[in-house]
Amino acid sequence: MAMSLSADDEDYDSDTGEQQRPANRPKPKMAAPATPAAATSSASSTPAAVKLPSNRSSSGARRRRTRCRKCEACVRTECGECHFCKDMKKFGGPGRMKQSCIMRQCIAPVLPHTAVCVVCGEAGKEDTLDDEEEKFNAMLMECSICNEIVHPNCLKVKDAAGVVNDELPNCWECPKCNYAGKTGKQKRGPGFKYASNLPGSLLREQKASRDPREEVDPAAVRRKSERDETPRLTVDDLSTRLPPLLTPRELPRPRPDIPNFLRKKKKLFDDDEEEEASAKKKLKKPWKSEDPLTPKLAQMKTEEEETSEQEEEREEDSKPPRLSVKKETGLGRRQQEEQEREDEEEDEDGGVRRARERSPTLKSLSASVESDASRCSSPRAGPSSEGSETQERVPRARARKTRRRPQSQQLSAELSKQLNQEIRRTEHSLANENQQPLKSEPEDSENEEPKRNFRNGTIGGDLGGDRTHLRSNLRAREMNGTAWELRHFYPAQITPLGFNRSAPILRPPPTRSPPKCVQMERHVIRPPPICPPPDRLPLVDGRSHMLQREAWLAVFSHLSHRELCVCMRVCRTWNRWCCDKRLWTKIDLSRCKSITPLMLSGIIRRQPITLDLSWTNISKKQLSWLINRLPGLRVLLLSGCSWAAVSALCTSSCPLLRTLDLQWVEGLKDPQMRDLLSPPTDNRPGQMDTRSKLRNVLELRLAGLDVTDSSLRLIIKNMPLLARLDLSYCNHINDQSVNLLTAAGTTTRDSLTDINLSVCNRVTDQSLSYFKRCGSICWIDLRFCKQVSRQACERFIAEMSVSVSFGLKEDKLLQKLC
DNA sequence: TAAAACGTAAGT
DNA sequence: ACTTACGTTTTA
Repeated sequence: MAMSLSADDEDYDSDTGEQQRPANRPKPKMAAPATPAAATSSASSTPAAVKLPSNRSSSGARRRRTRCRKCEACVRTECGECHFCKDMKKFGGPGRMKQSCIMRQCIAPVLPHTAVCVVCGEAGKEDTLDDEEEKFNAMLMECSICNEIVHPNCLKVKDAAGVVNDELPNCWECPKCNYAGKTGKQKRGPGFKYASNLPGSLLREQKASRDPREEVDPAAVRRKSERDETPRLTVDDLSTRLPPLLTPRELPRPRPDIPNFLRKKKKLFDDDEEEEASAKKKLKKPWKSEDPLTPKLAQMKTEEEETSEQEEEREEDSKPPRLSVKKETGLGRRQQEEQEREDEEEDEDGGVRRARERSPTLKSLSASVESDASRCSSPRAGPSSEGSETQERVPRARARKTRRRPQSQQLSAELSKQLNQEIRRTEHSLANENQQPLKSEPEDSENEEPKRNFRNGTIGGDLGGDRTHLRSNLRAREMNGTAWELRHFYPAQITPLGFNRSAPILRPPPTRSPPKCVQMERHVIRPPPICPPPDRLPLVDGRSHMLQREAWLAVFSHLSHRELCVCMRVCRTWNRWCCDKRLWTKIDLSRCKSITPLMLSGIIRRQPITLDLSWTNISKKQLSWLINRLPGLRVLLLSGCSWAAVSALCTSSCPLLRTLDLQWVEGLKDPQMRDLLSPPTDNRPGQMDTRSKLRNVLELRLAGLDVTDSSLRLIIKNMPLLARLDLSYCNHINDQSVNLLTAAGTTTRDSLTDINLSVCNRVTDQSLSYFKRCGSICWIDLRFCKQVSRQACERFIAEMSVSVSFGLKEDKLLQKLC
């Protein structure tokens, strides 16, 4: 935070334009190395006439990369709030920084269209081919060391392996450089712009921290990299075919450089990696020892195994006291976070692992299935897969092309950190704007909070069940009288109304605050893999299982989310299949007291259409982070959350949201509704969308809120498609409100199909006459409205019968009969 | 060394 | 011809 609010946080809005240019800043002076000639000489393809940094004397100029225009970041709109947006002229800034919006920084920058092969002068030709290997050989690959762009097919060097970099599309260390032992850039491949000079770079923190363990948690690093699946080529392809020009890394050939090379790579990771590895070796793994694939697995671990290993490690020395005891020892803050995070991981994964251990079926299945890990499309990132000692010791005849993920953790962390920083910044400014102190997210106290003493289970699993943890904690809750009353008078079980209502239970105590940056950045979310998951399940004997993926998915569709999580641990292929978003259209985390970073990343990976976060302690930061990464989200259930969290909707873009459940959101009154519904008022030059972010909402649930007609006016104005409106338990709603909703000229008059006014005690018979004006109304719930009489309902039915026939489904519950 | 600035490549 | 923003240099 400190750094984000330093110099780079200056307020561009107050700038008058040029005043910021330092007086001594020389104006033009042609400092950039690339010449126009280099830029335009696409046909000549090697813009060698370009000045290069001294340390790259042997290299050619690098092609500037450009947006992929497909990744999540690329398809976003500018946030208008980040440092770089504020610099843009369109947002009123001076336009000097010329950087893309933080939220839009491409995750997989591609070679420009003008790029051509240095050998044959032609562009990439992979589109014309089907075979993955041919594709690879026909695509343009840019060497991150010498910058040459070639078709692998056009290379003459037959004797060396190219090292594909997963971090960037079309990027590798070409066979020439690899063979020559060049180590390339230590920092990052070409085109990666999350440089250390940008605010929030993790590199800075790394340098600052002394404890190597604090630098980058290797476990986290591995998991993160494993989660991301952006490879261009599946190793499945690579392993089964022999690219003509790429020879196995382990072929005997003079490569004195390799150890050095690898050491260098390894250095990028944590020093305690080896330590950890050796610690792992000591641990017994009962289920694994029976596994015929053990040697292979030992070489390339699956995500699941690593989790298990970490877990076992932990379980050995620090199992039972999962409470705050260890927190109160001399652990530093960062370490505490580490541990908390690890514990979260255990919470999430441990259950599944244990399930797997218990399940003989799954165990045998996992044994019969060939370990995808050895040919998985997402390399096991981190040192264990980096080809350090392991790779050299164990020949891998099948890997023709070595895949490498240099610094992926750093890169991802940087990106994520940036995002988080921006989220924080936005939050900060919002907190000020709204005069709504975000008390529920105390930045400083969150780490001191006692550890949670319950297990979360898995994403989408049966998480909601454990109510015993719901302690009544009214302390931090300034409940408004009405809501409080109702919450107690109509707990779930005795609520007279069936309603799609989350039980008005006590909000879980505010426990864990939002993940800190450091926590979040460990779970970087990447766009879905470019290559589709394999269609068939590879078996140990090299053949494929006869059932196709779709058939498996049909089977998986019958499983619960918990069971799916178990299946995901069987093998890489299943892992990918089980993440199919068709299996996760609805993710229910309601009443899950604490939302952890892992859950967040799990949600993103599954891209649900419906997300139920009701009665959770999700924070604003988390929610904001989520929404911005769930472009397909249609249904968002936030009942019982705090306004502090829900206010994330004010700044996040969710134009496709169809259903929004805000029942019993604490602190959500008229002013907050205004913030939520109003279109951006910022009229700075540029294209600000003047429509409400919630303009496409069809269903809005506001039960139990102290909202008045002023909110209704905004709803009418900004939700032209609103069909279902739940205003039950809203004590300020009265006949006039209904009048507003059904007045001539309003869109709701025609769009409303369902209205719930149950337990609205100020609504009277008069409202029924207003509803006669509604053209589409099908469902009017006036149950428990003291001032509504049954007679009036019958009168309504009688009067409407000329055009539409209504019936009384229950007392004062009117339903259109079809 | 981080952040700002800027030339100009790349796209439209 | 114009906008965007990459990747580098310059500045603080």
